[in-house]
Amino acid sequence: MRDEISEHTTNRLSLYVRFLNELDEKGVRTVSSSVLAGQFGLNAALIRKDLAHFGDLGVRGVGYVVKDLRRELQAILGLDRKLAVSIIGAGNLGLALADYPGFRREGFRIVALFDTLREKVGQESRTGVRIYDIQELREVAHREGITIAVIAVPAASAQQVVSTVVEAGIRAVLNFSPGALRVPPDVKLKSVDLTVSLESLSFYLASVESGGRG
Amino acid sequence: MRDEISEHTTNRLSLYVRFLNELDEKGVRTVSSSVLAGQFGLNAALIRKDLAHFGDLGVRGVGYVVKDLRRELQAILGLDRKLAVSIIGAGNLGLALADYPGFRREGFRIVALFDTLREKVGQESRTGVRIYDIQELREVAHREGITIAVIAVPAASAQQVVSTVVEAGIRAVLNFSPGALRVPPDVKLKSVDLTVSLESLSFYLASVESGGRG
DNA sequence: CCATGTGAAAGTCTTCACAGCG
DNA sequence: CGCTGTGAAGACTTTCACATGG
Repeated sequence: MRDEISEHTTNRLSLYVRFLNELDEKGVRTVSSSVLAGQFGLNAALIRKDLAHFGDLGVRGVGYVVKDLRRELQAILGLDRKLAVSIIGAGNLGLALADYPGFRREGFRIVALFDTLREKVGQESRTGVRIYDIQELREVAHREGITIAVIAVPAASAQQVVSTVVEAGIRAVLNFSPGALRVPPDVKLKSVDLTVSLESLSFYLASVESGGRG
Repeated sequence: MRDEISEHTTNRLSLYVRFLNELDEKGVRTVSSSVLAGQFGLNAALIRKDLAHFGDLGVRGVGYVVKDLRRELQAILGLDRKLAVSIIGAGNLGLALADYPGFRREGFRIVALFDTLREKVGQESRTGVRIYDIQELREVAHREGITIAVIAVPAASAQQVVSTVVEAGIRAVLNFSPGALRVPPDVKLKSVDLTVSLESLSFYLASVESGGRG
């Protein structure tokens, strides 16, 4: 893990892990870079480059041993530790994310929701994730060992919330609010902008109509 | 709109529009590329390049006229038409997306939810989006002029669902299911992989610990 | 022989630096 | 003068092509 790994690469590693899980369940023993490439519509050399960052994971003439590669990538991605995650904002989106089965399946533990509304605090999501007052964030985060926060609050309060999260000692934030957020350089902020995603489709449709392509 | 516009560029255009809306509300008349750059942590030249794709939108020595640039970008992104959107999958995530205020605010109309479960069909989301049987997709899509579908179903049914969507004549798809989906070349598929996003944070935390950076 | 690992080439995106124009 | 628009340079990412080794 010497040189700098790009986010493009790490995102693809996640995809590889998921597919390796499937292969392992099916009892497949080895897989080649070209099979992986076919699965994801990528170039085989790119996949080998991605994996070669982490040492000689493959076997020449054979490919990659599914179980070994899977274990290796899980360790690299830190998925061998059941990270504790909290969701800030118990609105529709926050509640949906708290109960999203994909997070659990990949080894995350959603341990708490936070909100400011009195009538929500003390309640639970459908799958039983408890809603705390945001003021309890620091304490609960410490107690539960929360290392990742997911922000699902309205744009107007997002900056305030992210600051609270950072003050509570959380260094990794997944943000679903629109708009720019500022975090210290030692905090990793990843934003998913739902509106931008939809608008890129709108652009595609507009440009198809006007004769471009998109 | 001659040469090919990259998705990086169109994604940023969405951000610019949102900020221009704010500026316009505040009564700001003009804005320079360096102010925009500061807002988003980007390089000013990049912003000028993004905008220059679409003609000479700026005024030398002055900057960009907020109202004009906003209108121009909205037209480019196709946001001047209130596109009709449907959500496939009335689970937690689908319902949350159907009621997500950000979509409406940016000019989209969420006109229908679709599901296969009898007990859901005929119900409505909190804000009153009706749930139809997926079998009605073609008819409702045609009647309501739906041009964008959002996929929020479990991974196992996603490929089947996306095929149904394409058969109904919808050419733009926003996918929230994990895993690779195949669509014809004239269909634009944009995927948001929630698990990959969380895992990139996990990688960051793991690499910080092991002395790298991430 | 076969598939990996990897320099070199190609392609893409961003930044620099400055000419051009209101 | 100030800020846009842009050619050229630089940085980053992907693909090619092949040497390497089980």
